[in-house]
Amino acid sequence: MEQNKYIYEYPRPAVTTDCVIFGFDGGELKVLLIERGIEPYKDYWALPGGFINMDEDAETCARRKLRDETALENIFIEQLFTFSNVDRDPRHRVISIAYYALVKLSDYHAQAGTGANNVKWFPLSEVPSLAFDHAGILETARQRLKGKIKYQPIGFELLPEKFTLPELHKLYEIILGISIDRRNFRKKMLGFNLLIDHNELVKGAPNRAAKLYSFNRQKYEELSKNGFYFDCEHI
Amino acid sequence: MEQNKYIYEYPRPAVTTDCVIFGFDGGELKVLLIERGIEPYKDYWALPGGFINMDEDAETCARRKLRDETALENIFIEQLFTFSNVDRDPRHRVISIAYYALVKLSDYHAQAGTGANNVKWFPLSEVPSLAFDHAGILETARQRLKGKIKYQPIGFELLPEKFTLPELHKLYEIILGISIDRRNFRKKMLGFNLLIDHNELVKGAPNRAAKLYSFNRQKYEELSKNGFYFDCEHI
DNA sequence: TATATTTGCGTAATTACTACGCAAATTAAA
DNA sequence: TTTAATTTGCGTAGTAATTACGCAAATATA
Repeated sequence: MEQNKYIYEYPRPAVTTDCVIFGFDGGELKVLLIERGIEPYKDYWALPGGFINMDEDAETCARRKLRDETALENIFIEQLFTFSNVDRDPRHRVISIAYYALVKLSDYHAQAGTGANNVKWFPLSEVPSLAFDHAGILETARQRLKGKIKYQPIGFELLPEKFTLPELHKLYEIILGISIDRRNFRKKMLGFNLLIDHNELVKGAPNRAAKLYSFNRQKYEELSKNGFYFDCEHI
Repeated sequence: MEQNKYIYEYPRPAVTTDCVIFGFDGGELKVLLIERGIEPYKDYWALPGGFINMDEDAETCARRKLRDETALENIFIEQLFTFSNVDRDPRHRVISIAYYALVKLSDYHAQAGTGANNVKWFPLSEVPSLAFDHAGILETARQRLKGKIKYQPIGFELLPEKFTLPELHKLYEIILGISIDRRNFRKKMLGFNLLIDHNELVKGAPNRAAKLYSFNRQKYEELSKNGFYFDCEHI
C-alpha cells in the first residue's frame, strides 16, 4: 500500500475513540482493559479504542473497536467527553472522543477479539497504571456513572435480564459509594412501578431466596415521553 | 504560504469547535450567531467556531474563536457534545467538538470581533435556518441547559452580578418552560443560604422595588466539596 | 428441631413540597 | 391627597416524600 497519501492544506489532529466498559459481578465494579502490544506504552493496559474511519461516525467507530478488540456487541454505549490535551499522546496530536459502556457480565463474557491482544476485567480498586491519559478518562466515566444512575435507569444495563432487589441494591451502594437502607431502597424502586415481578425465586441461595424481577423498559420509554423522571436523588 | 504541506499516512478528519452562546435579557433566552461570509452556507447564520490549532486544546480553541468572532472573554463555557456525522459538512469530513457558554447580557454587549462578520443576538423563538447541523447543536445545548439548571447553579451565569429574586424566578420559568409558584421558588432559593442579601433595592421599578441579591459562589464551592447538592428538581 | 441469615412488609416521626392568603411597598390615576 | 393597581415578601395549612427502624417469613445448616 502506498504510504503518505493524504495531503492537507492545514495540519489536522488524528482522531480516535476510546471506551470505558463497566461490568458488575455482584460484588464490585469492573472495567475491561486490553494490553497494548505496540509502542507507545507497549505492555501497558489501556481502554479499547482506535482511529476513526472517514466513513463512520464516532459511535460507530467505538462500537467497531469494541467488537474487534473485545467481541462485545449490542451493548449500552454513550458519549462521555472529548479529550484534547495537546500532549496526551507522545507521538503526535491525537484527540479522543471517549465513550462509556455498560455490560451484563452474566450474559457476555468478553474475550479477546480479532485484535488478538490480551483482554481482562479489572476491579476498579485494582486497575494498573494505564496508557496515555486513560486513567483520567476512566475517572471521568466513573463520575458520570455515579451521577447518572441517580436520574436514569442505567443500572439495569449492568445486571442480568432477571435480577433480585438485593442485587440492585448492592449495585447502587457500590456505584454511589454509600450505604443505603435496604427496606427504603426496595420501597423506592418498587414505587416506580417499573419492575416486572416474575413470581420466581432465585435458585441456590444459602438462605431465604429472593424474588426475580426484570426492568420494564417499554413502560419506562412511554412514561419518559410524558415527563416521567426516574428520580433516585434521595434514595 | 506554501500549500498542501501536511501529509499523513492515513486520512484524518478536520476538527473544529462550535459554541452555543446563551444570553438572557430579562424576558427571553437569546443565542449569539454570526453571519457566514464564505461558502459553504454563505450568508447563513451559524454558531461561532472554527478549526482547532495543533498547539491548543478544544476549550482553548472555543474561547479563542469566541474572542475573535464575538469579542467575548472570561465567560462560563462547558463542553457539550462532539458531533461527528459523516455528512455534516458538504466539503469534507469535519468533526465538531461543541461547547455551550452562558453570558451576562448586562455586562458584556457582544459585538463583531476581528472576524468582521455580522454578529447578532437572536431570541430562541426567532432563530433563522442555520448552517451545517448547527440547529441540532443548538437544540442539544438547550436540552443540556434545561437539565443542568436543576442541579447546578448555572442560572446565575446568565444574570448580572446583582439580581432580584423575581428575575431569577423568571429565568427558571423560561429555561424550564413551566410556570413556578413565585413564593415557593423564593423559599427554595433562599433556603440554600447561598444568596447574599445586599439590603439594597433595585431602582426605577414601576411598583414595589425588589431586593438585590448576589450568588455566594465561594460558599457554594465549599459546600460542594462536602457533598452539598444544589437540588432544584422539585421547584 | 433449633439457629443463623436474609428477604419482604409495615409503621411512626421527620422533612420537604404544594397551594394558597395577605400585608407592605410603590407608582399611576382619580 | 386619596384611591386603585401592581408587585414584592412573608406566612401557614394540607399533602406527599423520606428516614429510621421493628419484625415476621423463608430457607440452608448445625
